[in-house]
Amino acid sequence: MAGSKTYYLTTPIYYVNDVPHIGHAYTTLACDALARFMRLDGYEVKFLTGTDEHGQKVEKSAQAAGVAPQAFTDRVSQNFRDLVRVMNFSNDDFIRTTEPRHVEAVQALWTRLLENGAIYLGAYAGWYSVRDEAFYGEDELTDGPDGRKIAPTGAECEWVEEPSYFFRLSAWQDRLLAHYEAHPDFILPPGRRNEVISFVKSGLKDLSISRTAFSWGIPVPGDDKHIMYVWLDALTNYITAVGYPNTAEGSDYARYWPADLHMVGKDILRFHAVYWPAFLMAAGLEPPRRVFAHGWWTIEGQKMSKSLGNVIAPESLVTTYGLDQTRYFLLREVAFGKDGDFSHAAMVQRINSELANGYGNLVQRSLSMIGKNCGGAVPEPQPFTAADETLLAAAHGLLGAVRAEMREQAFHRALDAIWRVVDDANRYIDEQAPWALKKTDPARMGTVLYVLAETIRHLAIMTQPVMPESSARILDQLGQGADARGFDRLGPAGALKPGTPLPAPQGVFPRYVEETKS
RNA sequence: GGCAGCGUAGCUCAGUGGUAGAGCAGGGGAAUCAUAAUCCCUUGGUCGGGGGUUCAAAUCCCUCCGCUGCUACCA
Repeated sequence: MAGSKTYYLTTPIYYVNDVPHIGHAYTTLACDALARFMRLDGYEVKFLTGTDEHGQKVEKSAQAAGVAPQAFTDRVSQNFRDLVRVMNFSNDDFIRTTEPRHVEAVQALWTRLLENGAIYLGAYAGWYSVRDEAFYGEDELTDGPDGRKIAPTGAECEWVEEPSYFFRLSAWQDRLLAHYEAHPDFILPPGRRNEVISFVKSGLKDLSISRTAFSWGIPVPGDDKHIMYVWLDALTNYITAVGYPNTAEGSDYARYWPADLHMVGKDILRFHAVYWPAFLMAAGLEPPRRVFAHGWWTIEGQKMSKSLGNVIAPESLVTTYGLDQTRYFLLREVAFGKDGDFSHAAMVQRINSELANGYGNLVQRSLSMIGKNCGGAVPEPQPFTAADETLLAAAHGLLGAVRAEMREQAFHRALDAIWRVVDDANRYIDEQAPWALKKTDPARMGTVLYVLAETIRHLAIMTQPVMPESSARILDQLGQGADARGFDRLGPAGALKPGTPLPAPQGVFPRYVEETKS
């Protein structure tokens, strides 16, 4: 409904020269889980991802491939659109920086910055590495053979001097610090916030925001020898997607901006937490509400790298372990924000212990008893006992607990809270022993099974953001249609109706069994 | 080098002044509805070393050792 509460969140736009790997999948997955959560919680959500397609590296790669840059990016950006399907992401838009709407937005922003006196023409000179797309300071370089300068990354550098437009970043130091001070949750986690603050306090230099050495980019309005520096181009995507420069009342911009969350990897935090808010403020626009920098994955204890050959493609995880299993593991295994390690053993542990034995088996043992002993329909409960009320209260309390964790992007703690109720329910079954009640007190058995079904209903509704498909299958088995799965159905008001026929239960989370060598 | 942070049970970590905790792993037992899943009990740490403040320190201060992050334009 119009005028309802909105939530706008974004992933970085991914550089098309990269092949999608677990890191990309992770960033977007975190946003996806949050987007799904907010939708279920009644928000009008806009969830944006996309690809960053300009820059010298892309231009060179296209040349090497013997195709025009646009044709090249059309091809490689498809890898990231495919990732959306592989991981079951629910983004509402997929932006590409080569789209006309983006060119228009970036040029409009540039013009606005120029009008506001935030941009001036100067000259940039320094040692430049084409491979790294970066300038290096004299002190960072080492001498290579035949007197060439070598960057710390091992790339060769050349001396480049070119006219360049500059953004007056130096003018924004105090206002940025004031903004961090006034909005303690603008940068998360707190450790990263401190790093950004100390960086800004150490002094800001003006930023070179145009290039003349290559042409694959968005032309500077009125001076098309220049193209815009990749970060000004890339960051602007976040307002392109809400229709900038149309900021009129009733526009998407008016509805969704400022963004509630920019999710980023820790390596690009500075661009989002320093440059981007400065660009926006200089243009008279509001900065985003939050930038969250998450950590990196190592693989079996080792840094992920092409040379080690241990880069993990999301498809291979999904094929090996299952889609929802992969989604669950990535969000459960590490404290969101910290670095984590991906290992086969840890993955199997989580799948078997928490999904198959904990959650899946709870559902299976409960529903199969209902199937066999209650005529395949939701049983009629008698008045609840204290034990029943305790378990139901835990289930009813989940939304509040999980919502608090999701607000801080603490996905691991949100899942932990849900699993405490899974464990409560497994304890409850053993204590109530409905298989014994079957002979002594069938009516009481029905009540116990009703309480279990109702608890499972809450669990399945709550696990939808992280495991959409599996949760849907559980809700199917509880006879809960698509209109009965929002958070507004949690609590007694949405409780299962006795007599509702239920389909025969089927296992949702199979155990992971190692293939034995033959 | 500078600034910041971390070092707690075999593993991953929570705990920031008042009798050392969780999950997993290990050991013992119960149950048999269920994906041989579940439940109960339990072994295990001089909280990196040393010094100090305090009636009391994993928790505050100093110092040493080890590790990590940031220090300008790479998810």
